[in-house]
Amino acid sequence: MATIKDVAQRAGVSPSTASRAMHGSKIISKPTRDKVIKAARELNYAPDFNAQNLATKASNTIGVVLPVDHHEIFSNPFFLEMIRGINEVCSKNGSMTTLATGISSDELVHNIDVMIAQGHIRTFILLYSEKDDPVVERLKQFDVQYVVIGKPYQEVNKTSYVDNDNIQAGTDAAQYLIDHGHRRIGFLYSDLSRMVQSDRMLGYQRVMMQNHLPNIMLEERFETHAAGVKTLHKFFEQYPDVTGFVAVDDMLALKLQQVLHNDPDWKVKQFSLIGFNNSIFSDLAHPMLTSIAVFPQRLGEEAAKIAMADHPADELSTAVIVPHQIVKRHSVHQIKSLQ
Amino acid sequence: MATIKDVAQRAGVSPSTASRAMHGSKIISKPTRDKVIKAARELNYAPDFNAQNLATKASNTIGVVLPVDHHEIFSNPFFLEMIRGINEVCSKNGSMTTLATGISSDELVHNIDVMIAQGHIRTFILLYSEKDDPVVERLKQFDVQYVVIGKPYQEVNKTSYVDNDNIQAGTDAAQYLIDHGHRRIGFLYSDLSRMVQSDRMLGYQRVMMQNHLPNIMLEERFETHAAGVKTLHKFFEQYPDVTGFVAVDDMLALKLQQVLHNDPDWKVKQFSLIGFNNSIFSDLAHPMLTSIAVFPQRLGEEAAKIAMADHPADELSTAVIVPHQIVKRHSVHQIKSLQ
DNA sequence: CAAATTTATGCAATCGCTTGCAATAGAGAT
DNA sequence: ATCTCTATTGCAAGCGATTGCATAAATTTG
Repeated sequence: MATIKDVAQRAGVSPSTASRAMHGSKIISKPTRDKVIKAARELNYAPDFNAQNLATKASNTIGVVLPVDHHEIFSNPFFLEMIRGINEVCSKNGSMTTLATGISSDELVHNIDVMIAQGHIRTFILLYSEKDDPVVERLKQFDVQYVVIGKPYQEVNKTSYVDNDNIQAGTDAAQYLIDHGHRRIGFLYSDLSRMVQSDRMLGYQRVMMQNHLPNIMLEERFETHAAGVKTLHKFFEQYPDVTGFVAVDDMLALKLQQVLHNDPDWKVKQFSLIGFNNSIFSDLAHPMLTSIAVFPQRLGEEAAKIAMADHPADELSTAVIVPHQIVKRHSVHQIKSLQ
Repeated sequence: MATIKDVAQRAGVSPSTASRAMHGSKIISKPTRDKVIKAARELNYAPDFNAQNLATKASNTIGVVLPVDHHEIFSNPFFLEMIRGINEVCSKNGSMTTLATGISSDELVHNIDVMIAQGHIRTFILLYSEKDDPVVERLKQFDVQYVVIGKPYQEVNKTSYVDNDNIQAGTDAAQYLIDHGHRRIGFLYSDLSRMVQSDRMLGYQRVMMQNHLPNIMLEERFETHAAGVKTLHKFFEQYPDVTGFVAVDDMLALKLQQVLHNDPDWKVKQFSLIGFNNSIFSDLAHPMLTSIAVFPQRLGEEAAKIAMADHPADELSTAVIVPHQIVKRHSVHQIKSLQ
């Protein structure tokens, strides 16, 4: 591999000049700069990553933290797309992306400790946001920069994050059903301790209230198909006139669809469904799910942009909201209002 | 951050001694070694990654190459699990994992060029295997070590890889249906130019031949539900007595299931289905899919192990086959043989 | 034309760590 | 007691970049 000395020699200058030339320093004359650049190109030169970082003491790699394995969460295609987004902007900026994972919370924290101690991570990006996350604690403790994707649970004002406006998204989803004539709309969720879910629910509740419609909650209990059927039977006993559902994500919507479609009585009723994330699950469903797209790749990109900017210690934190967008497919039907 | 000098000073030795002590060099006396280690621990010392790599000229990071975005492929949870596996063994070995992605093939190759030129990647791991992959060409050209996950398309003997025995898996899947009394079994695929698919098909064909049963192929044409219905109508016209399907992966199986279940005539027939990968899609289906698990995380781990071992230039390549395992759920039914 | 600037370059130190080789000390041999 | 030989340890030179400061060349100025 060509070093800066090779470049310098070929251009007939000293290494320092070469370095400056390649960094576009103003004090190098145009002709030499050109010579150097030409030489560099000819030698296919790229600065040695380690040497550069060592010399500048400013590391250029972004640490991406994956959540501890929680099968359900983890099989979500979401993550990969965020990672892609992050890596996309990083490589464009000559940075690297490196990963932190762990089987258990302890292991993850330990891995992060090591990464911090090795001192070559500029900023961490957490692909998730969790209550009382030990990783966040560690990061704060060592005063390492980080950006979270999702809404922070604590010190919201002090931490930089990228997120969708999930409340608004919840509102939009419910409103969409209302616009299609639905009046009794169920909200399907699985875990309200997760902010995504509770926010979307809040959004749902907001429109429902504004329209003087009742909140109708349905907690996912679909471990098995039979369990799902049972849950729904109970549900419909209590709320017989529900015509549509807002499901807190596509996967849940698909699950719900599966049980609804397997009971002839329910099937004929053609319940309307709307999900979130616009993932592969939306396409897999039949009818295909109308879904709120949230652009995970974009979330990743924005997070990376924040991570790569210079953040003086006293700077205020940054929050970026990535817009969502409803993707209309075939799971929402117009109905004649029942009222 | 503590440097090696700090450690040395605290232990009352020179940096070189400290270095050697921490690497477990034999020529350092036990007492000094202990002193040094103690000091290091007290200072929470970890060697600076960049400095270390610079000094040893032996880079310790593994480059993980993601395939160029091809939505279908990409939304497969598979990848994340492989990445996890890789990272798991890397961090245990004090290595880092870094990613290479690209919107287009050109961009991906360019990114890899840069990574190579920066000279700090020990080995690349390709998470996919493709015919005439420009990435592979580049890697060979620059004589960079790499491991592929999946079966290499060229120079199989010369390249290290990790894969499942997909032929055997195909055989096992078909055999399982045969064991349950099925005699007319369809094989559902989408793209035979992909080795995974063609291998699984080969396996299927093998058992079918051995049992003097006909090969019955069905190419996925399910862009829309209507298209799927049409395709299947044609199919059943030609093969009215098919009772089960081997689908080349879970997602395809789920798609097939969706269209089969939405036609009353088909639904009553209770076709048996078996898929591959045992992904989230298997669980989402109803009835849940019997599926061949292939252990992506394990694939990643094995790939990482190979990648981290020392490979003298003239060494033979390594190939590791990760076993698969049938996961029995509810999508395969026993039937009275028709023969 | 000499002096004072301005402009461009190169020298050498530094980042933190590793490692070949020289230096030291202690033990054993004669 | 002197000499050899090991067993340990430290010195100093890199690894490949960046950067403050000195220096040389070119230009302007008095």
